[in-house]
Amino acid sequence: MSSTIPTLGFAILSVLARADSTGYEIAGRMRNPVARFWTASHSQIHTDLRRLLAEGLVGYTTAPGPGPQEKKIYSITGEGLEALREWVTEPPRPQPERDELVLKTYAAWLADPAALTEMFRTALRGHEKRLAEYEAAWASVEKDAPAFGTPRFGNMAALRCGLTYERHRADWCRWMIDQLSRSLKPSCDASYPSEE
Amino acid sequence: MSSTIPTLGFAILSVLARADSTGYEIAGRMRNPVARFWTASHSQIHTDLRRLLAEGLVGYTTAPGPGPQEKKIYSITGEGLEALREWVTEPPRPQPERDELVLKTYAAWLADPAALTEMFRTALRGHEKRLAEYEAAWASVEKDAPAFGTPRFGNMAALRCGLTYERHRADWCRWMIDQLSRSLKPSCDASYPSEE
DNA sequence: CACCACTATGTCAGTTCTTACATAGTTAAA
DNA sequence: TTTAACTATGTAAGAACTGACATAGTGGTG
Repeated sequence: MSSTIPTLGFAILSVLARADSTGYEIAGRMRNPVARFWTASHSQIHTDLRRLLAEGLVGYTTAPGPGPQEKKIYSITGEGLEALREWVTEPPRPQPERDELVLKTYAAWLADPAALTEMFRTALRGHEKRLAEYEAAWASVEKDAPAFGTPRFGNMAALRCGLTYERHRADWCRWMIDQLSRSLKPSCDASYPSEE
Repeated sequence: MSSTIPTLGFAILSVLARADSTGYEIAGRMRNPVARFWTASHSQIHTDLRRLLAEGLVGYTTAPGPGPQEKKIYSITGEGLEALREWVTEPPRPQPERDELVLKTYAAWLADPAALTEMFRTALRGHEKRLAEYEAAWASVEKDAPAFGTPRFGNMAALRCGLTYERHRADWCRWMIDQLSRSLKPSCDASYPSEE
């Protein structure tokens, strides 16, 4: 029964539940901002698609493709949909999440404050950019709130998480930059120009 | 020069920069709330310690241990500290982060709203619990703010991120639960008791 | 006294995932 | 016209990681 499908398998099923796709398209959809919380290389996706196929959770039809092989358009089966539905409500383990920036922060006391500030400014720019994108997307989704039971509900919910995540993250980066400037300023006040 | 040390290697060095430890202790320290952003099993840590040793980034002294083998107390070398310092300010790639709960959310439109609500309530409890822990720790760290250049600065900075992260996450879970109840209420008003 | 949790190191099999390579057609820009 | 980007599938080597097993002493609980 439970043949230990890896999480990536369910990510693939989640994409196929919305639209039939080739392996290549699945990889692309996973890279899009609303869904980039479980990305993978196309090679891994092809590997997992073969497994899902063997378990009867997906099927495919072929069409002439650009390369030497035929193009395979995958679709989720009834069994796949059932497996996905069951998985969705199983509580995930409270993800200890691997976060390289926080790891660097943990070791930040060892490093050069100026270089650190630069790094956090770079990170901040990234977060602000994504926040702006999410806010624009949010404004358009808010106009007519999608009903539960439609894929757009999933989009909205994931987008909401991304939005508040980027906001938290940007705030934290700003706090870090401020902390670093505080630890710098007192000792070398005059060496900085007065403007911001 | 750059022999492609995996991120876990730097996580280990970050721990050793604070205190000499056995492999077992490193695994334990990585599980602790202030540092649980790059956990690993002890077997992986032992493997990576051997590599770091081969590269001269750590050294060790032995002491009688409980098991058949001797206990090895690892410490970071000058070279290790230098490598760690360099790595800290290198910008990490904007982590696409794998987040199982958000992935489930993306597919949430397929599932049973009641079961989903239950899952988010469970997640919310976890976030609230950790938030309370972090807030208590924050109160004690705030009294005397650690200076840059001391390990406690790293603690404070990582804690600050954890704190605002849990807050954002708990808020989002509450928003989700509210959304789910909205989508449930209108269609089946009478089937629910009037109390909250 | 039995059992469990903790300290401590290590091996090994297997899974997951990344990176590079290989092939090949279309379309758009330089 | 060449070059690059995009579409599309696949293999294969190897890195990263997990989980189970193995060994063995100490200390606490029932």
